[in-house]
Amino acid sequence: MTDKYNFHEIEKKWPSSAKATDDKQEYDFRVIEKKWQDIWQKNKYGQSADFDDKPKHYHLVEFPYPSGAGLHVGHLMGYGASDAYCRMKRLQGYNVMFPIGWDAFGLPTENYAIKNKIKPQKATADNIANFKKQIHSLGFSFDWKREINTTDPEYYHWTQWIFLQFYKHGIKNGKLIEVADDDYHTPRLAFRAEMPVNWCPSCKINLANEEVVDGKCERCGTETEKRMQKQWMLRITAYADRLVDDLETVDYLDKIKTQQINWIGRSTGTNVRFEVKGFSNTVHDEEIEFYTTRIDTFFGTTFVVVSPEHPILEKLGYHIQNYHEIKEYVEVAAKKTELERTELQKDKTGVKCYGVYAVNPINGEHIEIWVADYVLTSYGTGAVIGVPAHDQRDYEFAKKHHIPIKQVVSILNHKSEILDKAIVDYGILINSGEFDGLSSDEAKIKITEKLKSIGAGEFTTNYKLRDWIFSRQHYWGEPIPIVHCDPPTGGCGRVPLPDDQLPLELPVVDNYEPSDTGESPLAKITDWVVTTCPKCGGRAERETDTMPNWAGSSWYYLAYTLVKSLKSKVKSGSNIFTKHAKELEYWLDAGDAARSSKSGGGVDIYNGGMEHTTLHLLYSRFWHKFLYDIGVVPTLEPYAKRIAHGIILGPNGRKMSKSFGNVINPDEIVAEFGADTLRAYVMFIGPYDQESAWNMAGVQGVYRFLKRVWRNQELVKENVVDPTELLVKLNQTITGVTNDLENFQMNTVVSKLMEFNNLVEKIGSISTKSYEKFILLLSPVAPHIAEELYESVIHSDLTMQKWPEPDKKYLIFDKIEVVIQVNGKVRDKISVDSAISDEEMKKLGLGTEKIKKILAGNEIVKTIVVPKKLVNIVIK
RNA sequence: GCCGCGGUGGCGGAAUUGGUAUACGCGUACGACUCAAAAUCGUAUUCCCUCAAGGAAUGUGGGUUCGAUUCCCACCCGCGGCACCA
Repeated sequence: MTDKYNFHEIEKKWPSSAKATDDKQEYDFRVIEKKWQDIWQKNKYGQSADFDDKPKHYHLVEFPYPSGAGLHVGHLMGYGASDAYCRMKRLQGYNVMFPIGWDAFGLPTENYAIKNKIKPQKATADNIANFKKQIHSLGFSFDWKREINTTDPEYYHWTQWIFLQFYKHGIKNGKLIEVADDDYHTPRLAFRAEMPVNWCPSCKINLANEEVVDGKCERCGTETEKRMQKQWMLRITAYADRLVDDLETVDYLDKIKTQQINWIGRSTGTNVRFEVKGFSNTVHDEEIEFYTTRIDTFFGTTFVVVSPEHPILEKLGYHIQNYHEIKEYVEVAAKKTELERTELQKDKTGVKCYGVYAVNPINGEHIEIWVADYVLTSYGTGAVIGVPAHDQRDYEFAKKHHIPIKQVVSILNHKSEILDKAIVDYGILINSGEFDGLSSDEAKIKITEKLKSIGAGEFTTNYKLRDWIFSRQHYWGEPIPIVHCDPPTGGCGRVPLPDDQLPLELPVVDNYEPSDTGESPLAKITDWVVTTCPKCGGRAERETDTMPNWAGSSWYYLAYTLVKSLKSKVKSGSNIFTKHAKELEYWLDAGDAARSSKSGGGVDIYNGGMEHTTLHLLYSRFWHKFLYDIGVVPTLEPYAKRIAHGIILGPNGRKMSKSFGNVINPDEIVAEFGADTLRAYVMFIGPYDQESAWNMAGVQGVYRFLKRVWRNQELVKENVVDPTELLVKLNQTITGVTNDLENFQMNTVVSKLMEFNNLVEKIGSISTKSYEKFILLLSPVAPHIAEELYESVIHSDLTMQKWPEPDKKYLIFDKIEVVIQVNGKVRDKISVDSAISDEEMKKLGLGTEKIKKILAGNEIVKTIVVPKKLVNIVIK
């Protein structure tokens, strides 16, 4: 058995006749598609105007990273559906902006450049050229006038500008304020910190927490190491509450909202402080703070645990009798990788601190203090109270180390379903002094209030979300526009570059190799690094770290509306955002309907993959909210609606990958079957938001469908009167296709078109008028063939037409079919007048031959009539 | 462990304010065209039953209902997210 997919088997099934033929009657997609792609390009189809009488629709797809591998079929899932949607919207009379650009900074390009000794700028340009060619060959109607590239200095000028805004703003008393250059106390939103960073020894890069999965580098799978390093950070945690709460104002798939909520991981609980005492009476004024979500179990505390990194240990020092042992344990813990300390560790190791104890503030009990590495420094206060009776981990720890277990909440019998669910899950307090008899929920409030009254605790909110490590030690990213002016020359400290020195361009280099020391390749370019301080004019050095590739993509949806000014200089002291406030207001406001409801506004629809929900989507929401706070964007949220598409697996049902040999190259499918077939197939492949496996036979099926559509132009007759059956189906198809497109139910869009085409074949003719509507419905998913047929049969330009509206006349029927059931089983069907009364239905239902036969000799218990639908006769 | 989503023919999948289950596509079988094949067209195709009649079936077992793929309870399986998060 091997995972390799046998490609010869697929090839055998590909038709050898799917080649251009001399016969002009044949469906020759090669000629047709080239023709229309050129026409669309020439006519600038897809280009949108800023401001228009028409209603606007801003439709965003994730801009691609221009890799060397080119466009893959996954891109088609997103771009194909969105292109179809936009084509419909244009026909419906919308001013549609459907832009595209290049998210071109990033490690693969840098690695490629190192390996092949070419400049990343050159590699990027080459890859973009290839992507453009591919996109052109698929007939996507992007607005090329708005093309952007994150690696253009004109673009990253503003990425740097936004970074400097983060640097220049901070939080004081819970409010966002401008921070003076010499203010070293107010926490800035962009700040430097000595951080334990996730170092990937293979990529030679520090990763954000979000980029570490199971202790491994998300990109290459190498186990990461913890290192201490000075890093630029963005204070995303200051926005945690709003990032959770404002999800209520946006229309995202529920699972996306859930993922973001889980990721931010907000929990409310209680902080409680214990005084620390030593048996020798020499310990004074020391305390440990704990965080718990279960303060209702507080009286069950039989021990407390601090993390190995907790500062209290050093403070207590040799007041702890076995301090040597503790230090040893701390050292061992430090050597463990993240993986060993979390995933793999089942055994709860720990050491008791002898000679010291903690005092429970609520009842004065003396509590033993332990150090254990199952407690993490990075969450809460880095210390937990141990309540073994009501926490699985505490229980395991207590069992292993023979610590007493004390039950303080009686779990109620689960059968008493009448009780409130919260009480069933928790219980009623016992052995808890004055709090006995309270429910867990009540006790949480009362106990915290009590702690507050004695100054030992209060309610607190905690988040799993950490601040965003924003530095990368790489070449191919935006330089961080900060200068370090250190003594002896000046000593101005960190100095942001003034606006007129932006953009700070990447220097041209010969060597992009990162170093093992973790320094950026830029650090080696002395000419560039050494500069003058913008403040004092003395010698200073540039920051050599660059930004992560999430930076440029955090505001690109704004850039599309600002392209006019990306190329031209903006007056010093101003910025492109305020300069183009009108454009931003026009494109980002989600429309009147949204404005009147509780909406955060933003891009009308944002379509992309599920893999970006906790990184890109969260980061860009954070940036947007910050930009809103400093008054440069008009909406609270960047994206009013977010949808996501599933991934396409290889023909063997596994993730497409070179090593499995199951990668489908869109260029090959286009060459063999054409862009329309490929696009329609990808829409037809399965439910839009689920994963689906590629299937060559399915491609064939769609190809056959288009060939039949092509052939059926012969059935179009100018003077024929369509039978009612066809008109009914046509109008049902108009309704169905419109609804399905609106809801991104792409697979049924295609099947409904197939159904209609099948009926046309069965009837053998179709009027020009009906045919025209069908072709319009087809045009979003197969635009080239639709244009060609429209031109040759209707003699007009499809893109100038209007999207068809259903004629209600054909959706209401004279005759309807009524189902007759006996005991819930279908026994007969009758065709009746649609104005039929319930009484008549009952009479007719009881009277048919078949039913009479079944009813003979049986007693009718009752008869149920569903108006205009069915009759159910219950017998015996 | 917690949270979320799903399980329908030989296969991918339609259809849920409870009312004709299996649309559409693939595959398969037979037939037409052809010297022949491919392509194309026609017919059939959930299963059981020779046909008809009939019966059974939407992961499993219960329940509510005249009627359940749809609602409720329990369970099994698969997928995704979070996870020594206190």
